[in-house]
Amino acid sequence: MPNELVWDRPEPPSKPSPTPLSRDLIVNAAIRLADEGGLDEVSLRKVAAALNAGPMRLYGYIETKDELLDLMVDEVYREITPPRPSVGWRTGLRHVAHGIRDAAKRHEWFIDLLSPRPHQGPHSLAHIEATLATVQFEDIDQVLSAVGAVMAYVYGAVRGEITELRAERSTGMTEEQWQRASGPYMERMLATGRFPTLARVMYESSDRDPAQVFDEGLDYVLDGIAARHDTTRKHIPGSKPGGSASAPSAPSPAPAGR
Amino acid sequence: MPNELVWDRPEPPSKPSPTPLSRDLIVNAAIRLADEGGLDEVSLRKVAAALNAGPMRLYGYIETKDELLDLMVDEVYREITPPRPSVGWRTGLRHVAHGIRDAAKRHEWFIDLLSPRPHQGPHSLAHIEATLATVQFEDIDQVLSAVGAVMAYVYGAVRGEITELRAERSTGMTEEQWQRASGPYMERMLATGRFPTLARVMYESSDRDPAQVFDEGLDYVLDGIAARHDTTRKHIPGSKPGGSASAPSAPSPAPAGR
DNA sequence: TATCGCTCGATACACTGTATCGCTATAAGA
DNA sequence: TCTTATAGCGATACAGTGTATCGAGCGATA
Repeated sequence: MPNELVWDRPEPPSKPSPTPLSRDLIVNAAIRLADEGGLDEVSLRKVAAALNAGPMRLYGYIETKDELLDLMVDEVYREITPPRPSVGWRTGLRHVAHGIRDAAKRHEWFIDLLSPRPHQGPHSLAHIEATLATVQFEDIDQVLSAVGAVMAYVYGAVRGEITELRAERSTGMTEEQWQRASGPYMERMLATGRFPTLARVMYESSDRDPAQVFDEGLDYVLDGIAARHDTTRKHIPGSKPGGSASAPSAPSPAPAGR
Repeated sequence: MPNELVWDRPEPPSKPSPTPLSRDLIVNAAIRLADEGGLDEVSLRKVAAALNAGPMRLYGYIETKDELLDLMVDEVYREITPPRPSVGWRTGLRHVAHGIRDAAKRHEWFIDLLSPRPHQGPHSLAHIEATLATVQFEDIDQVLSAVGAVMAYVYGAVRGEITELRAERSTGMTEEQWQRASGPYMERMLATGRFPTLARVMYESSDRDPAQVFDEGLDYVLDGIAARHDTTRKHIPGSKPGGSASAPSAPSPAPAGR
């Protein structure tokens, strides 16, 4: 039958791409794609294509796409240097906060993947271990509470920054421009007079350095924690640990410079 | 030809479903689907099917799927009762925090849609207007900073709760069970001894009421704000907004990696 | 009654994640 | 060296997704 076509077979199927391949190669390729074109660019077909492989090949190294995403998250955690254990809780938590924020700025997709699933990868665990270890309150519940609050704030703040950043990019304007010019829609809304405070915010607020705003919010949280759990207060002068406060038997909160 | 099939045409195309349809109907149908089966259940085909309509019909009322998602978010904002303007910033912000948390508990998909895009719907704007209005610091930047920090915390905390809740549901275990039994994986990890603090958290921490934990974290933030901006302090006794208390003008000591 | 316009939705397209399974290139056995 | 078993690869297929296109049918107007 198709014998006559035998001669122009497109290629000897031998070896157009016998690249060895490995989990790390796959994860790194996926990260590169995500960094360049966003999470949408990470499809099994595209990742495979970037490695000169067919889509199904990946399933030899990866169970499902979600697993790939988990691995990407853990890889980012790997690049975040954990706090050294001796630095004291406040410095430690601040370090962690900045580490995550910086990582999220490098990999804008990071924050999108953080939420869906709890991170159980080895580097994630190491990072959270180091984080917890810097907070040496005597009551473990206090530790959890403090770290949890800081992480919640960091997560929300970073998410907000990234969201805003994307919005600016998609409209091609800075946020200030956007708020003042944003289509006729926003102006019409504000012109109704139903949102006076909002209008004041838009027109009167100075657009401050995002990093500074982030730190200010972070300080709120840290101050709040200090006021309740820490005996070696730093930012809030004169306030005493409210009545029921903990006993000062903390092991060694010593600031331990660096 | 197919003339003989004419007799069992599925329907006279006249009017199997001339339901009037409207944006609200569509949005409500989508919300119902999302409440029952999660965001995955919200596809244009399924929403349309729930309204006895073809998928393309929706495009008469909606520009794109993202617009539908925006409308869903705004609809949820509508059910959140805004704070009354007179209540004072602390009560007001706490009210807002609980309002969002409760809404996110009613509609688990809500938090997933909050992030991606800034909310510009009328109810979203009304809600944020009311929120800002309760915080009457003299400096508008202080207002923004305070509200922003609280919202960031709320967002992160709620996201964490929902994530945890889903994880529990998918494994069919409570978090405590999950942490202690979670597959052999977690146990093996903890058994390595590389995560002593984490292990302590898992085994020694009491699993507290989530609402209480949420409030505790919220109080950290509110206390921190009060310490800096409010003259009518409530929770932290004795501390004055003394000039020197303000943010560390020196850009954080940054223990930076190395 | 004839025509216009509009609204509807069937069809199609490009894309997704993944199950199935035949092919092929290699390793083992005789 | 020749044959056979094994394993990995990836073409194909399937059920979805959001949306562009466009022909068909209806109601209202001339």
